[in-house]
Amino acid sequence: MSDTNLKSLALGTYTKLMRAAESATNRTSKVMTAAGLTISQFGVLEALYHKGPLCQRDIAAKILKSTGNITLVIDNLEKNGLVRRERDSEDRRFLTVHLTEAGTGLIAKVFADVEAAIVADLATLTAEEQETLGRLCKKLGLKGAA
Amino acid sequence: MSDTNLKSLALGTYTKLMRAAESATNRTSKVMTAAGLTISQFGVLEALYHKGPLCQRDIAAKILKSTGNITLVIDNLEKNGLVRRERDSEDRRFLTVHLTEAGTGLIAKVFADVEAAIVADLATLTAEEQETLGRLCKKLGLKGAA
DNA sequence: GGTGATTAGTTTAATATCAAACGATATGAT
DNA sequence: ATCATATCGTTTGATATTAAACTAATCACC
Repeated sequence: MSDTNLKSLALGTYTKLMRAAESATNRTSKVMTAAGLTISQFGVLEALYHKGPLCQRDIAAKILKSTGNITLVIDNLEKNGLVRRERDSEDRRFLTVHLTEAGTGLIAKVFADVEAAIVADLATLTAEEQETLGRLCKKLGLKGAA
Repeated sequence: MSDTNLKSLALGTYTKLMRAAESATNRTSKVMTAAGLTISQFGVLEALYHKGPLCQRDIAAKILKSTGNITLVIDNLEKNGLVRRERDSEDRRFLTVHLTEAGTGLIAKVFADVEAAIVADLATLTAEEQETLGRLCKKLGLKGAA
């Protein structure tokens, strides 16, 4: 294949990948905003829901955002009564973030809805196609980790 | 396949798709920020570069952002001397946005660099794999258009 | 024990982003 | 001609996001 064709193939593939990711994101984020959560807020609640109480640094690492950003997101979640901060008595630099009862109830429901949206979305592809897509995406994504 | 397995396959595929898109975005956005452009600014310049002068509404539609957002992005591009606004004499509601000479020079260079980054990135996959990935992504993305 | 480096979290300044309200302009129906 | 409606762009208020400067607390090493 010529360089020109390789280039246009790569650019086309990239565009399609981006569009697919964007359209999938659109559908899941609709579920989140319908529940009054931003994408980041959902990410924080989901991390706490599946990993238990975490300090802000760990939350930032989990959802790939800066610690400064997490400060604000937790502020807003705290205002809405979904999480609470607790100063660690061992090492007073740490704030451990806990889900409140309201937070647990909300994320349980919204997470299930988001999962359902994803499953419905991916149902466009057969199981075999999903496996292939996953394998190729993984190969591509791995490069980023390096 | 059981419902449980279908679900975990779909969720895993979704995660991999998101990670691949994110890692590809990270690499292209590095090129843009290195040139002093935000992703949105790049999007606006690229639209003008390939489509010629456009009104703000069309730019918003092209890069899938709100018109309110475009107002700010154009403000910043104008401050940096990369674009200029021109009031349409036919219909004075419209502002046509033009690339300046500096803007044209910058986007030509940055666009080429971004393309090169994408091509390098996608080179992780063979031509056949790229075609398969593109086909599956397109199938998935199309659902969003509906 | 004290000092220097490190770490956790906050704050600040800049940009992004949307939805909704708004102002100016144009169009259409009567 | 006039008034209602629609359209383009701006503004506003809220949240997101980062990088960088900063504070508070801890740790490591001598």
